[in-house]
Amino acid sequence: MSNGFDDIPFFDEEPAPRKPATPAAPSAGAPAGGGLGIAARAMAARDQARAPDYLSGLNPEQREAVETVDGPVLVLAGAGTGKTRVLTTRIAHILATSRAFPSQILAATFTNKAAREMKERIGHLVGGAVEGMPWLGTFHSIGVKLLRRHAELVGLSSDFTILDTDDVVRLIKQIIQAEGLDDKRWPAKQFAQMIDGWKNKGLDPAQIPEGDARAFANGKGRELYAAYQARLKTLNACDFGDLLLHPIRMFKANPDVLKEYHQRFKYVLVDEYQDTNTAQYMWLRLLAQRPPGVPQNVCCVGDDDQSIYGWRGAEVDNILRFEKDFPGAKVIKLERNYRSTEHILGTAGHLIAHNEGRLGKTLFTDRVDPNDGKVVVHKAWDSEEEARAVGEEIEQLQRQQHPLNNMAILVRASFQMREFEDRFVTLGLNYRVIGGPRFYERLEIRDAMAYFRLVCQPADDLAFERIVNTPKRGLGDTTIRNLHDYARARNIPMLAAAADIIDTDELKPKARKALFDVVADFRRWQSLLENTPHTELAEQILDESGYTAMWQNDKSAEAQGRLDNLKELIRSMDQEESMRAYLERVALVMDAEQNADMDAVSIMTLHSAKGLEFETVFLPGWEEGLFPHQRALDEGGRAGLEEERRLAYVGITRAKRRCHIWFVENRRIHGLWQSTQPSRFLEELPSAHAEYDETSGSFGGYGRNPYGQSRFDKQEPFQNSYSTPGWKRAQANKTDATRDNWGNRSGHAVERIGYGESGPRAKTIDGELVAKSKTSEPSRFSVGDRVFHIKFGNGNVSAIEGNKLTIDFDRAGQKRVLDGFVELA
DNA sequence: GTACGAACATTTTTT
DNA sequence: ATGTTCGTAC
Repeated sequence: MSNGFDDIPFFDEEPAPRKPATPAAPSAGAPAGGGLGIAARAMAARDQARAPDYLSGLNPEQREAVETVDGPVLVLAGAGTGKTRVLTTRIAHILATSRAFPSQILAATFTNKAAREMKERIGHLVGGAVEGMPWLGTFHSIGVKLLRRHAELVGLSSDFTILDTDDVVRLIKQIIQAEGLDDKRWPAKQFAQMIDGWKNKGLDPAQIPEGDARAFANGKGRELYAAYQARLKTLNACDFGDLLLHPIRMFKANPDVLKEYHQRFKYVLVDEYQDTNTAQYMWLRLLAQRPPGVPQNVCCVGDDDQSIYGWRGAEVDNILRFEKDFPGAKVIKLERNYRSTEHILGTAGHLIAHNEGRLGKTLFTDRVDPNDGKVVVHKAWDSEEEARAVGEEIEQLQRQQHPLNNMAILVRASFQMREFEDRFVTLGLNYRVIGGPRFYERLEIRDAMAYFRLVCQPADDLAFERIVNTPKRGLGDTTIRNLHDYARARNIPMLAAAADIIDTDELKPKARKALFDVVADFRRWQSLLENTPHTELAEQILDESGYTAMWQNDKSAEAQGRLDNLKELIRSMDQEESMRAYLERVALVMDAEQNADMDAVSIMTLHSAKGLEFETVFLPGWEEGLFPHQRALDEGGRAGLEEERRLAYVGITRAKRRCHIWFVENRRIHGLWQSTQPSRFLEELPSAHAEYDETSGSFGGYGRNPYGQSRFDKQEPFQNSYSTPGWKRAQANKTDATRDNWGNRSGHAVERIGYGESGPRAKTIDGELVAKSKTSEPSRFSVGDRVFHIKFGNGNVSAIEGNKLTIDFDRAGQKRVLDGFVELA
């Protein structure tokens, strides 16, 4: 197979001559600040050598991306092509050539992790810490910084609170109830997601589509959204979306302020551009676009093939239209891969080529080693066997001295994890799950944080409501509602209302006493805020409030863990100057470090694997309906399929040396055993780089598996993705709904989705339709029949519901299965 | 205020 | 099937 290398310049080609960098003195008006040291150090480093060391070791394309600092640049950086290196070196280069002070560079990333990593690496390049890069951070943290400076321009005061999703949902619930709506019929969580979606698109209540507005609460969607925004304003609070939208509003309404930032930011950089949503895009354009004639020094780095966040508002289109937004843009492709073997790249490249909406890159490597194995596809009977076989493979690698840290299992959906965890527990194999519930999302942490928030921020009603009766103080719903009404009527925060109401006789003596104590506690803590070390105060708050005691008295299994978490929380506060500073950081940094010391296999979703790499990668669950996920198909249509394919591409390209893909023939979905079809993506792998493991699958010889080893043989190199065997099969199944996956009798309607533009979307997970057709076709079994099941052996039918049978198996006990899986014994 | 049972949903996740 | 969330009854 052609590797497509022909039109790509060779590595050792002489780099194109570049004009020597002309150091220009930073403009006089440049803000001084702590960054000068870095610039000075960088310049010193530069003077020592002719070709600065930071440029050595870059390939020509990388070097071009680093050195093309003037004018708009789009760097299309494929997986493993040194994207972060380019970005950080580019910043180092700008600093070293004195084009700008650190404080004049705006660099936006998506995650805190990415920001941290960049800061570190720039520090290495330039020598020393990078405190002087105040505008390197996530979109949100930069947004906060802007807002704290100009809060009054959007009607907030600069000490506004940042609400997380949990707070938002509780707030919305209150609003829904206040509107007299049934909060059961109109779930707050759902509406929170809708608002989030609107904010991702940069829409104010007035701007949301009429249809969207009608979709919620009998057409009250718009009204509720506006009420929510009004409530945020009175609370002096922002949700995550506002951290982007308020700056946008602020800049639009105050061109003079925008101009100030235009003058400040000489260079703008954006990481992971393919993941930006519309709001972030608007934000970037406001800050980066300049009037005609003024240089636009903007550099976006991304990979359209790794865009996997469309479902949360990311617009691949942003990257596709970069050249239109920034005329004269230079597009630089990085295609030389430093991570993976040629087989891995060949497999991933062939797969992703089935996508239509892409700019088109082909990764290559010249580190070819004949010992490198192909990507291997394995079959297993069910997910249990899948986990068992993966476990064996891991143990074997372990015996060959491969550290577990170099291996990862990347799943499509988190429910797949458990089977692996179970297996690894029995094997005594260390593993770590990445991306589970976060430290700061834990109940006890959120409670403790609510105490701290309320001390620092007495107007934080959400924090107040969260902890006023935690631990239990006898302040129930009635008291809270009273207090709430009292506060709303006087337009004061609830803590203040509590202070007032205890002087009245509106409450029963018991509640009054309890509330009096709470108010007194908070008064005391507030008075200590300035002069007590904040970690000490934090401990004091938790003890005096009775919160620690609450968990000490709790005899449930997790109580000790919660106390440990609280200790950890106090310990982590050390890193910040004050309690306020700590709260600020935590609001934006929701991740906590994992202990990297242990040698362990990583288990995570494909989404959280983006940006990581491992020697060996296991990709289980490549079955239709799971991967590509049925819901992505149902809801996203063709675009959804392509995003799933990109996800597959991300998965494969995580692997450096070895990549094992698995599919199972049977999987339990919602408690029912279903037979599955191999993922269509398997059909899209090239036989030159991927092979089928003929030995896999202990039931491999059983009957009529149509997907034997010949699967890769009839590989037509390139086709429209909708004429692949997988697609054809899907089409065939769509009309021929009478044959189930085993090719036997009718009655097992398996309808495959049409994800073209037209036609109604049918539910297509095998079994759904089957279940629905129960009235039309009586089961061919009856209660008491002796039957045989391939996995569970012999048993007796004890109940029948349509096509679902409940069977008491001799060995396996009672199971519910679809009748297509059993034969009369 | 707690305990139990019914109803419900079950792709992916950051800030 | 299974876990979680919510409401009711004690």
